[in-house]
Amino acid sequence: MDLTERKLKILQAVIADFVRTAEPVGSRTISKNYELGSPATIRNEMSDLEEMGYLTHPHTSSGRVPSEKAYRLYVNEMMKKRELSQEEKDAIAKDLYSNVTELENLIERAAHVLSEITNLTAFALTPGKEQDKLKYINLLPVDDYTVVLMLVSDSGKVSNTAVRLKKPASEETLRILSKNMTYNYSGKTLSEALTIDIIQTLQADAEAMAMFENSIAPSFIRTLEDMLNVNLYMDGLTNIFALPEYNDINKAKTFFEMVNRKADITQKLISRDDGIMITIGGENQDEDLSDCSVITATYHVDGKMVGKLGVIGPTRMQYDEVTSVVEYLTDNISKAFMLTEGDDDDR
Amino acid sequence: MDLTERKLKILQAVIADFVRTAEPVGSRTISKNYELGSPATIRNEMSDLEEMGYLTHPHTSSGRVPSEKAYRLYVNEMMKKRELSQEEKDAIAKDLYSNVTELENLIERAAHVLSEITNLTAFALTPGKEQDKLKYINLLPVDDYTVVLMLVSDSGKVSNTAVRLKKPASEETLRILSKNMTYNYSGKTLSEALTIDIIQTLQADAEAMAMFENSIAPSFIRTLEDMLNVNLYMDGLTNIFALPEYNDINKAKTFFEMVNRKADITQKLISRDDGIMITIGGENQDEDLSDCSVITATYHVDGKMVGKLGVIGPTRMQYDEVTSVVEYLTDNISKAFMLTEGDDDDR
DNA sequence: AGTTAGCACTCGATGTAGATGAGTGCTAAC
DNA sequence: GTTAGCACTCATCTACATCGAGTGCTAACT
Repeated sequence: MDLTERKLKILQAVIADFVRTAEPVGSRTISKNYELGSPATIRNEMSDLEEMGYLTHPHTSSGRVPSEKAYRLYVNEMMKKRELSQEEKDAIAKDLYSNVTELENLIERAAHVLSEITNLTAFALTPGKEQDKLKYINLLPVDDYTVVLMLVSDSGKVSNTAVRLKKPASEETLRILSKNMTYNYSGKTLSEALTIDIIQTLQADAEAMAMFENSIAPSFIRTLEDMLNVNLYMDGLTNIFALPEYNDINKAKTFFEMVNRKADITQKLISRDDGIMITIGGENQDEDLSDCSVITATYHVDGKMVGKLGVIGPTRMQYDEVTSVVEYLTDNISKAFMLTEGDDDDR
Repeated sequence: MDLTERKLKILQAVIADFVRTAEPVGSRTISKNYELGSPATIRNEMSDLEEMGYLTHPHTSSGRVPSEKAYRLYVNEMMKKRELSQEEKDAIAKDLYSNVTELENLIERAAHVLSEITNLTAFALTPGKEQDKLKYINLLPVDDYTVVLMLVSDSGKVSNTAVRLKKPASEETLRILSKNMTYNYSGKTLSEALTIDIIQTLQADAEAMAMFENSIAPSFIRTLEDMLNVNLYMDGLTNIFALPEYNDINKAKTFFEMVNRKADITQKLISRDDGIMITIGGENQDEDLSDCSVITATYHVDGKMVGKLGVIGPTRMQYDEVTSVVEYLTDNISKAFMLTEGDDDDR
């Protein structure tokens, strides 16, 4: 079976309607609002589209809902970039630069503006020091329950953190872990390091693995973030309460619990590709994100990747608008960085 | 009518039951579980208690619910401090000090532990530099839409922030505002300054007032917080989803919106009295807090007030337990500060 | 005089049955 | 290939009966 012109139009119509109303879309509605044939025809086509996996059916006698596959098709093939009008751009820019004094502040503000425009939850990651690389990692025993975690970077930056252990660790375990961590992380940029999953490489030594997971990992991530000088801002968290998909208190709860794990989010954001990136529902690795879509964009300094900006919302979102706004904002931020370069190292 | 011994016991029983179950308490329940007389007797007493304002009646045929007045009486007169057992103390202390490396971290950790134990939302305010006082405040015009807000403290600390205005301001207005702010704030400690409501004193000049409110105030508060080095941590936000009083999605929404206004919360916390302080429902000034209770405690260095720790939850909370835990935690933090004094100025 | 048993009454919660209507799938005619 | 027509499905709404936890009041008891 083929995706004929008409099927595409119908699919697009269903998506448009569903994104607007959050209600399953029936054949009559489409027939009335678009010149695509009678309800019966539309029904036949919809039935085909369902067979092909683009639509689903909450129950026998209800309208159709787009599947993730449909959104993916829409984003890849059908969505045309929504150009922001000059007024919109001006309004955004005005909003973005009001009350902004330093760049850190601009990033925070961008998350705010983004959440206000999209009515979704927005986040922004401040620029990290990209160039520096990890050199080695060492765990030094202090007493039975305390070790010092030491990170050294190529540029000579050293960070020490004392870590309290849950169980005493043998020197042997510490040695294995130090060696393993150095092996896995050295030569990586600080932000790359955040994206590595070391657990697997430790399978061999259960004790070292347990220790890493329970005691070392949180301090390690925190220290890396600190060396990176990375900061995560979120805004518009309560926007989700306006969305019908979160009328269920449990959904809302899961969402907030997910969003509260800031370390996870930072890590996930950093590991996303450069440029505008859209992940839909199950394409997100995280279980808790499986009925959300995430759109992120990267802003740059000197052509290097440095920070991220994005939104998280239900799969039913205005992909075109959100994409445009996210892009416009990152462009603006990149521009702002260019203008003020050189005078942002004094805090 | 008098609060007889039995009335008190019944009231206490109603409170205890309601705190546990969140359901209105009937006379039979009390009669069965406590040796206080037959259901009929209890009913008579309850009726009296209702007349006196200690109990209310959601509807004719339901059990009784304690009023705020009842909680206040309970907290003031009936509550006996719940001594934590040594095991509990040890568990808390162990939890508190795990993964803690610097004091900033300890405060964050305290909020975490507190929220875990109480199953409520906890917050903690890091220590502010108490001693320093504001000396003068100046607003310097840069261009039509930009002014520089300058704060100078007694100790010579200076903070500048550029502020973008919504409307151009005349030099006259700036002069009035600078003078007024200096008049109101100079001589105050930084934290005192946060508690002052200057708006009233500006009634005379509508333009200055509007400018302050719309443009200056946010930067001003931010700068003060920065000079104070104050940081607000919150934890256990999602705990409220487990409480029946927040099954209503709108209640949950209001709660999160309130809690997200961090600047407000910081300000409110700083202005609370020293020592353990309990405010119940309507006793909280804030509209959005009117069906919450807030318990805070202060931790000290050198006997000076420096930081706050507390929880926020429904008026139906375990006042005795929460109070004990909050107190134990602040004691611990104060102690920790004493031990490490002198080596906490290197970040 | 205080306590208690008894009883009518209230009112939210729960359950059931029918009506409604939006929507489908299928068949047959166009 | 398109469309009208119709039987069927199923969530949602309404009305109504039932249940039961709880009260208030009265009268009897101690």
